[in-house]
Amino acid sequence: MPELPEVETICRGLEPLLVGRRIAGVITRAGALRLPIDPGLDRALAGKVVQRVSRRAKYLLLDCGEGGIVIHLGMSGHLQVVPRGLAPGRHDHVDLLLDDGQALRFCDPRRFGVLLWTPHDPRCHPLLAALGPEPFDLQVDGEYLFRCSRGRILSIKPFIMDQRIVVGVGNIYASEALFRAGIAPARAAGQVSRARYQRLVEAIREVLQEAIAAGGTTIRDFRGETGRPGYFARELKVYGRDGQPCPVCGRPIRQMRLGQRSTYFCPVCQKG
DNA sequence: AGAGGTACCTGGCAGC
DNA sequence: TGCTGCCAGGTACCTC
Repeated sequence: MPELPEVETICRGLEPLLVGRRIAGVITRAGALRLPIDPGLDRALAGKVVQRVSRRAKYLLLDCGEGGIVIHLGMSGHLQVVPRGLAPGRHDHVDLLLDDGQALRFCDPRRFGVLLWTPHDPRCHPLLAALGPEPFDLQVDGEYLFRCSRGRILSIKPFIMDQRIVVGVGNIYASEALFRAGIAPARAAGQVSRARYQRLVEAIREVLQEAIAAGGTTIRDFRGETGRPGYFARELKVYGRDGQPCPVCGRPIRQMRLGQRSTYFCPVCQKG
């Protein structure tokens, strides 16, 4: 489900609800998500105070001073703050009980998500070690992507979705950014010019920023920390619009598969 | 090393 | 109605 803007939306929403809250206990209802849930989670977390809520790539990090929690929402994960006693649904796998009568509830129907305790700074967790820079980092510019891509025959769409190159760009925003930059998604990454990479970096930042401002994209089930949907879906120019007219030239948007992922593009506007 | 495929898991929907 | 097959916002691991 979530790409960078959705995780950022949840991060900003959770921050005021969690910072300063003491964790009174943990209820675990599933043994494993994508990775096993530590059976000692309750012991590790009880009494800890959430000091900081932050995001790195598509990971949400709860820093508790001595240790912290690393969360990834996978494809279908939700985090909501609910009243402690609210009856859990079938896929509500973990509740972090808070000292104010609420609970942070992790729901993930497909169980591709991750929720881990680490006794160290969550930013130093091995899961985060190989991640590339954030798309808003100054080091990510046209020159950077141009250099990373030399010699690569991989299509540019999976290339910019590679979290080792740059983080946060998932399947929706990859199609959208390539459309805005006028680059055909199947183009070999190594054959795209420096100038087009510059446009692409600008397009990635633009689309991510606009999506954050809209509270993320709800296609089928994304919800923020209060259950509110994101409103960026109406701004999508190509994603999910197979057969509909291109908003620029009017010719039909086409769909193809790249790296087993649905990809949407305008064959007229996207060339280089 | 890089590219491409598969696996993880459940739910929703189209088509028969 | 009920079955089958395909699709879904992600990532890790396998093989070639």
